[in-house]
Parts: sequence; C-alpha cells; structure tokens
Amino acid sequence: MEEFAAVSGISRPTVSKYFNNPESVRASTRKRIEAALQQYDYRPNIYAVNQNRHLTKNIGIVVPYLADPFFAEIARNIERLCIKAGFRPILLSSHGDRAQEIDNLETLRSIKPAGVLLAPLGRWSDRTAVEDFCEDVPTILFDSNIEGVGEAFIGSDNNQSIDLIVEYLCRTGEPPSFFEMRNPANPNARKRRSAYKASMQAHGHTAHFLKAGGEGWGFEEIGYREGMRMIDARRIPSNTILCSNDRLAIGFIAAAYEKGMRVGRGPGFALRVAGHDDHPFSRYTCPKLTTIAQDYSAIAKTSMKELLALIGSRQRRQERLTTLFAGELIMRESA
Amino acid sequence: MEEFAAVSGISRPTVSKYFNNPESVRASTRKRIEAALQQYDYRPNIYAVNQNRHLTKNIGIVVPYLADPFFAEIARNIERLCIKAGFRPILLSSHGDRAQEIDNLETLRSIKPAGVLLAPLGRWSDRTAVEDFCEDVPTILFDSNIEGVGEAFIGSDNNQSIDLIVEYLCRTGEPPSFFEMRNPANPNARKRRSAYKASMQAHGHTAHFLKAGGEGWGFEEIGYREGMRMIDARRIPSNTILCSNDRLAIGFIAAAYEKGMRVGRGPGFALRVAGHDDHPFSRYTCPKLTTIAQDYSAIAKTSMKELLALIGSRQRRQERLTTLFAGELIMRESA
DNA sequence: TCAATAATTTTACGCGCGTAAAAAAACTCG
DNA sequence: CGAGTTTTTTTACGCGCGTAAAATTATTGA
Repeated sequence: MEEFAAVSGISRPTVSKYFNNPESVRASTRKRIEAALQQYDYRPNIYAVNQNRHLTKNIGIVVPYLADPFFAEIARNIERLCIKAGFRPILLSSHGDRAQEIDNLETLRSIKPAGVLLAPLGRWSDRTAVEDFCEDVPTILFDSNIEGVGEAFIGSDNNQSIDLIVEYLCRTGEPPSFFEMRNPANPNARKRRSAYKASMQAHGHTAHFLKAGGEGWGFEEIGYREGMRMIDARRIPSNTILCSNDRLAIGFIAAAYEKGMRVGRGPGFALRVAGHDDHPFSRYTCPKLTTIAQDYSAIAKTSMKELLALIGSRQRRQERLTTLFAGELIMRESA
Repeated sequence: MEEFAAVSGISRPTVSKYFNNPESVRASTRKRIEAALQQYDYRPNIYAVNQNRHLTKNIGIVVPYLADPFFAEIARNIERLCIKAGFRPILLSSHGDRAQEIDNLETLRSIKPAGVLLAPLGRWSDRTAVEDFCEDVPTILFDSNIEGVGEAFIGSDNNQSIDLIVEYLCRTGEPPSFFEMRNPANPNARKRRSAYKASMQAHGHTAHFLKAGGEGWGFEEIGYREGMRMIDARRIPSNTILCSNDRLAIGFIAAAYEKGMRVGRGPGFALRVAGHDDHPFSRYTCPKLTTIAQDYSAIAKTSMKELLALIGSRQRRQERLTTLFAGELIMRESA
C-alpha cells in the first residue's frame, strides 16, 4: 500500500481510507486512485485489513444440509444479496450433523464476522452452543426457529400453510393422512405435525399419522422405503397423503408408481399425494407434485435486511423479532 | 498469546510453535499447553496468523453450480477430506456464471490459499483468467477439463462410460438417440456428444441427435419442455433415448409420463430412457433411471491427494497429470 | 556423571494495514 | 479575495502473531 500510494501520488492513509469506503475521499482523489489501480492492480491484504478492523466485512451463512436443493437455493439467494450489500458471504453446511454445526460456529467465531445468518438443525442443535455464539455475534435465525435464541427469526408460517393445503385436500376429497418421519431430521417437521393436527381438528376430522422409520437426511429414500412398506401392509387408510415435506413425497410417489398405484386426483386414480416446500424437483415428479411454496425469496431478503440493520445499528435488538411468511398453494396433478 | 503463554508458563514463541504444529514441541510442554487450553480457551487470531504465514491452511473449492445436487455431493466429500487433512475448505459456487467464476478466483487469490480444487464451467470459463490464476496458485481441475490448465485433471472417462451404456442399450434393444442441449451449460456435454458418436459408429449404427433448445442450468425444465415438444412433434425416431445427463432425463421422463408414454424396458413399454451421472434423485424417477455412476468418491479422494502432494512438495508438477475414472452401469427400470 | 544434542527462552524485528492527532493544503462561498 | 470548512498529509503507534538468532536450560546416551 505504501508503494501503491507512492506511485499514485496519494498518501497512504488516504488510500487506506479509500479502500474502506471510496465515497469518503474527494472525487478528484478517488479518480486518481482508480486510475492508478488500473495500472498497478494492487489490492489490500485481506488478513492485515481484518486484523485491524474491528468488524470485518464477512457474513456467515450456515445451512443444515447443503446437498438439499432447497437449502442450496435459499443459500444462493442470500449469497447474492450479501455480495450486493458489499459483504463477503462465508457459506457453511452442517451436513445434518450436530457436531458439524458446532464446528461451523467455531469457525465463524474465529473469522469474526459482522453478522451471521443461521438456519439451525433445530431440535438437533446444541442449544447452549448456539446461544453462546449468538451472545458474541449478531445472529439471525432463518428457516428453523429456536425459541429465544438470536436477534430474530425469519421463516414460514407452517400453521397457515399446512392449514391451507389441509383445507384444500379436505374440500376436494378425502381428508389427508400425514406422512412423516417418526424421528424427523427436518427442523420444521414438528411444527408441521402439530399444524396438521390442529387443522384437521378445525375441519372436523381426526388426524391420522403414517410414521416412517429411519434416520438422517435421506428423505427420498425413507419416503420410498417406508412408502413401499406401508403400501404392502395396506396400512394406508385414506386415499390422500400429505407429506411433511416434498422430499418424502418424491420417495413416496416413486413407491406408489412401483406398486402400480396411480397418483393423481379424479376418477381412475388410487392416491392423492401432496407435499410441502415446492422443492426444485417437485415439478418433475410423475405426476407433478401439488405442494406449498415457501416464499424463500422473501425469507432471504428479509433476513438479509434485518441483519444489515443490526450490523448498521451496532447494537442488539431490544426485543426479538419474529417474521413469518405465508405459503402459497401450488396446485399440480398429484392432488 | 502473550497472556496465554504467561498463564501456561511457556514462552510465547513456543506456544506459537505449538499452534503451527503440536508435534514440534516436546511432549511435556504440549501437555502443559493443552492443559492451559482447557482452562482459558484461547485461540490464535486467524488473520494475524495468515498475515505472517506465507502459505495459509486454506484450500479453495470451486464448483460450477452448487444448487445441482451432484456438485453438492462431491463438494461435501471434498470438504470432509479437506478438514481431515487439517485444512480449512472455502467452498464457492460459480452459479453457472462466467463472471462469478472469475470473481471466485479473485476472492480466492485474496485469501492466499495453499491450493485450489477447481471444477470449471468448461467452455464457458474465461480461459485466460483461469490460466493466470493457476500460475499463481497451485490448482487442480476436476470434473471438467480445460486442456493444459492447472497442475492436473481428475475426472470421469466419458468415452468409456458412454460406450458402456451405448453398448448396453444396443445389445438389449434399439440403438439410442442422444438427447442433449444444443447449447449445453454442462461442462462435460461436448465430450459425451462425441463419445456417443464414436460409440455408435463402433457398434455399426449411425448417431442420431435430439437437440434441445434453451440456456442455463435448469436442465430438468429444459428436458421437460423440449421433451414435450419433441413427443408432440413425433420427432423421436428411436424408442431409446440416451440423455446427456440425469437432470435432462428427469425432465424428459416427466414429459413422457405426462404424454402417457410408458417408460421402461420390455413389452408394453413405449420408450427406454437412460441418463448419466447417477444423480441423487435418479433412483426416485418413475420408473427409476438407468444411468452411469461416476465414481465421485474416487474423484474427490484423488483430487485431494494430488493437491496435498502438490502443497507438500512446494513446487509445481513437471508435467500435467490426467486421471480418469471409469463409470459404472447402474441398471434400473427405465432402460 | 558429563558431553552432546535437543528443546526452550529471550530478545527483537517485521508483516500490511487501521487509525489517531496535528499540521498543511485544498476547496467553498459570499 | 479571504475566512471558514473540508480534505489530505505527516507522523507515529499498535494490531496479534511468525520467526530469526543467540543464550539458556533440559534431555539423552554412553
């Protein structure tokens, strides 16, 4: 920087000021620096910069499982917004593993980020570890809530969305059974379960659960395997299945296809299957999956906006914010 | 570190040495430091460390499109290996965009990584930019080759794998038409195209191409839309379709389903469809997709091993290495 | 036990930059 | 054009650590 300042005919502190915020120097000097920049392609050493700056320009993004296209998509959205706001996104995946999540938080801590957007593993998270982290770093939770942790939570309104699709299914055919994992990895599974129960009650039906065994994040496999098992055992009392998420539904539909049960609505179809999330692949199942679209563009935008506000204010929120977005019914052929 | 050294009763340079390599200090001192570490949970400032260390412990990983589960999976594998080797993975996605790829390389450059594993956009890449980068940073290409760039290339043998499935399809039914994008984003598409052509010739058939319009990385959508169009136009001369990759096949199968064409092998089926890659979702299509499995565990391992060797040797390879792994035929129901 | 060897301590410098304070220079506007 | 204001320059220190060199101490092996 010393040398670069020399050749550009500007003093080093001014150059430093420029790199911190180009607007903070006079237009004429800015021009001169940028001209010199063309010639000598100098760039500040990021490590030296971050050592001295108290708050870095890094923003951590943690998702529970990046190999899930749903999280990959939302991460992509957030990354974009992050860059647009002049920050550097650090994307980490917990790979569905509690220890990895803790590791990720440790990694982020060492990076001293300006803020963090965290989609936690939910009930698999180490609450204490996450809490401690949120004490030290301005953190906003998204997708999955841990009550009382972090400055805010931005997510979907599972009660609204599940009620929406339950109402639709009840109105147009038999009330749905709820297909879910007995021991779900998906952070929102519990919320959806109780939302289903409440919604069925509200519509004058009794809830019925189809519990799938299995662990981990291989939802399609679990939906397929357990779907096969249930169809074989004729354990399915309703001709309508609402799956806790699209990935389970994708597996279930594959099982139904293999068993020769035609999935779809109307006469001639044996089974209606619906999902939740509008997974990127849900429009390519056979038949296409009726589901609930989460407004993840809004979730990404709001999370980012809230975090930037937090960073800008340089202080914590006085009270925790919770913002829930409504889901939208996506009617396709499967139900 | 000064304070921590004081309370642990060790001199600061020795503590510094410990953090660089715990093995480099005497066992007794190591014990004392680790005991103190339990009490005071000190950790070195990563920025100060990296400023002074010439080679950092960072390894960059760049994939062309992280929202594609195939790349998400391979990235996950590499990340694991990276951590196990004591390095810190920095995962970046180019989001299918040339400018983003260049950006990613710039970002990595500023991070001064020990090495980089790069899966480039292929023919969409800015060859000069990638070349320049590889001059500065030890880089190994994987998945997609750019001839002459980087220290090594690790990938799949498209000639072998395409020949494998072409041979299978020819032996068990009509020779396949090849379904691909006219202007493919997928880095391996061109290789597979020519491999198909050569293989058909070798088996005494003439190649036939079904060219799908459309741009970008929405392969399922393109496979679906263009599949619909072709089926409507009765432009499909063979009852067997080999898709350039599984994601196209997933879309195509959805189209066939919607058009009432039964996909599968044997009597009573209208169409055989095969793919390539053993995409995570290929076993949940209806019917399950016959495809080629890339050995991405081997690709990940070999890439990492090669990079570590490169980093360890502190010099470039005398000649560029190319390692290709054979694909495996995964017979399912679709073909 | 003693010399040879290995590890640690002491001392000191430098990495590349942020930033504070005072002085100097460059603008702004009536 | 000159006083007032803003920006830049000069000077100087510190961030947290790596690392070199010389001195000291601990360990090893015969």
